Amino acid sequence: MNAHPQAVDPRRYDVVRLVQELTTASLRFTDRAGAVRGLHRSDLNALQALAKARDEGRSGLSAKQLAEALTLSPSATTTLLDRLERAGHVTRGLDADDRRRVTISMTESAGAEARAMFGPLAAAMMEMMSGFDDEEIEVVARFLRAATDIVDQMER
Amino acid sequence: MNAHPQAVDPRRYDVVRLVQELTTASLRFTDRAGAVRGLHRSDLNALQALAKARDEGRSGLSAKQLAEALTLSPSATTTLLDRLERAGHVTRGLDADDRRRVTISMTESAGAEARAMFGPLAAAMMEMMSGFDDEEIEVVARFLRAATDIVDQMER
DNA sequence: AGTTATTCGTTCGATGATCGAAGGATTCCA
DNA sequence: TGGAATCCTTCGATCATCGAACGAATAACT
Repeated sequence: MNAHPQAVDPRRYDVVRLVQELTTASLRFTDRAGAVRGLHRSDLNALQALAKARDEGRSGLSAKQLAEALTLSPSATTTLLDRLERAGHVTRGLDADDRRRVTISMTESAGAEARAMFGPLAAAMMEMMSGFDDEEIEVVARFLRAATDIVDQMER
Repeated sequence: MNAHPQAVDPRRYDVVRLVQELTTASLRFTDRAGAVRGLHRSDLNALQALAKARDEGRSGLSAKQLAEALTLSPSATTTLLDRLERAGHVTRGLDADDRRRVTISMTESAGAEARAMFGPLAAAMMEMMSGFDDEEIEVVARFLRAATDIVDQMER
């Protein structure tokens, strides 16, 4: 049921495909940019999670939190942290409150790598957006927020 | 040089972050949906490349084309095709023109899997877009095309 | 307080995706 | 026709990830 309540608007369906193309293009870009620096997907995901945590005010994440954010097993997370620590992108600190926990923090070098990877892309996007007026940008932002919400909700 | 030609417009910078959030959310969703079906990223990428080829009229891709699309070594591609063939999602055919080539085609079961994975997401997106009028959808489409172009160009 | 249960991170052995090198088959070119 | 290039596969090795088990630290229960 509910298969074809009415004919699908082709323009809107195009947008669905465009979203998919954007995400796969971004995926390819990220993989490539990371590979050049010896970082694979999980490493990038971890750094991004740490960066997000930092931007939201938290000083660092525990290994467990990271494992959950990455949907990674505890043992895999240990290996990943060994890797990132060896590369100098992350430090392991002891949690004062709970001494079972290990607090993970990004180093400055990780931030520099991130900027080197994504800075040019962000700059190009900013320039591209000069072709949109403020009202249009607002529409785009509204769409992106709504689309992200939907994808996130499908996730559970 | 060229660090701050002028102050960055915060609204536009927000959009950059929103794009990133959308892509990472989509990535998580895809990984999860695939894992449930025993498909990992490379398998999904391969099926998507095949679907795209089919939608563009090409009957199938050669193993080499697939390897390039996935940035995968020839040997890894062989293994991947073994896997997909064993799962019944793909068939290997001989190319009539060049008998070195192996022509890869999606099976009907692969299409069914794809619909099961992405159909509900697409439906939710379509419904979400009813909150946008035609003119706004056109703006969004223009933005998505431009953003994808940029990401693709950064890729080289 | 003391004992038990839970949580956290790590280590260990195993699995599997991917890689590079080498090889057989086919096609291109001179 | 013969040599070079292309295509896919096989083989051995590497590395990320997993599950199970462990020691340390905390929480819960009595």
